[in-house]
Amino acid sequence: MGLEFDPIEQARSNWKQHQWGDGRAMVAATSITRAHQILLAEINAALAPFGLTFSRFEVLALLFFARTHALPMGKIGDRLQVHPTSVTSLVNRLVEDGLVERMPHPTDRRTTLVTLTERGVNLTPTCAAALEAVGFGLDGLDAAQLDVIANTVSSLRRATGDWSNSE
Amino acid sequence: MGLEFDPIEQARSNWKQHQWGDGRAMVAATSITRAHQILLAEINAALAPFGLTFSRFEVLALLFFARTHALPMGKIGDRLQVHPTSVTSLVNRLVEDGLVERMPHPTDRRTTLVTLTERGVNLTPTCAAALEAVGFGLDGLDAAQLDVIANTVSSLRRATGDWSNSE
DNA sequence: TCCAAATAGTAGGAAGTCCAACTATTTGCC
DNA sequence: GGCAAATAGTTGGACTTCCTACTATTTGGA
Repeated sequence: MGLEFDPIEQARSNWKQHQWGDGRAMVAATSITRAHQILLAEINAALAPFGLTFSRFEVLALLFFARTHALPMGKIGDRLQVHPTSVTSLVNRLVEDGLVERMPHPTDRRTTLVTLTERGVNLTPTCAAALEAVGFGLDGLDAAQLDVIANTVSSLRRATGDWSNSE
Repeated sequence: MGLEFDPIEQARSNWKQHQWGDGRAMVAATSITRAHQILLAEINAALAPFGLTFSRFEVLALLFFARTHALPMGKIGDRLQVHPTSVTSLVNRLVEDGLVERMPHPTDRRTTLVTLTERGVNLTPTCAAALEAVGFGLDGLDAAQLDVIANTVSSLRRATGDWSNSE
């Protein structure tokens, strides 16, 4: 691409010039958007050889961490903080790929349990290693910077009442 | 949602316990993903009354800043750092809504110029004000934290060769 | 007991993102 | 001049995400 300047700084300058504000929040929001975009591209590239995406890997990892390698659909949505319908479509795809299975819940017939298959159990740590190998797309940052991100976002999440501390 | 703990810290703990790494990069990547998700929801809620989304607003703002309120499709993609096909679909939608128009480039017949309509010119600053009013979904953070985000992401972007400094 | 309300999950649809492939036009070098 | 290569956009498809609406099941209070 043919950019010789930083488009975000450019935007800040324009934002100020038109007196729409100091541009601080705009730049921060735009930065997060861009960071997300960069990360997703690198992470998904690292997972592509395994036929996975980041979202689908997150489901696998969550199941891997569960004692019996199984969780109800709803719990997956809660922990990953995505909409129930997103869980449905992710699980659909993982089932197609033979990495998880849907099973009835033993006592609650409303509930569907998602279980890792053997293939799923084997594949998950491999993918985790692949992600660590590319530093989750964040190789350009040092440990302190990674922690700063985690802490700042943690503030934001607490302020938004992310995991009902407040409720 | 029924979470009494921080799902990200939970993930870090699991990640370490299974010796997949220290979890630093994973937590940072997950945090950025979550921050993006929170922001997008708040920003889009603020823009919904105007029938806009953040992506489409970004196109309008970019055009507003341009001298003649017009830019070629490609330039929009470069500055917003999105794929040409994304520009096509965003502009399609903005044309439907009567906020921009496609015009032929005076000298290069390959190029399409996108121009703000009068409605577009009027709507854009209103939306900018609406976004400032909700602090771009970042009201939970103070000025220093906003700058920390901008600076850290800037490091990341520089490391990735975002705006061809290097090339 | 029994029926309303809450809970669990899915279907269909809209939005944004990307990629690969394709058309049209312009550039640039032989 | 002319043809290959680069550039500009679009189309069609895959993916994730959300929302609204719907079915099935369970809970809980009258």
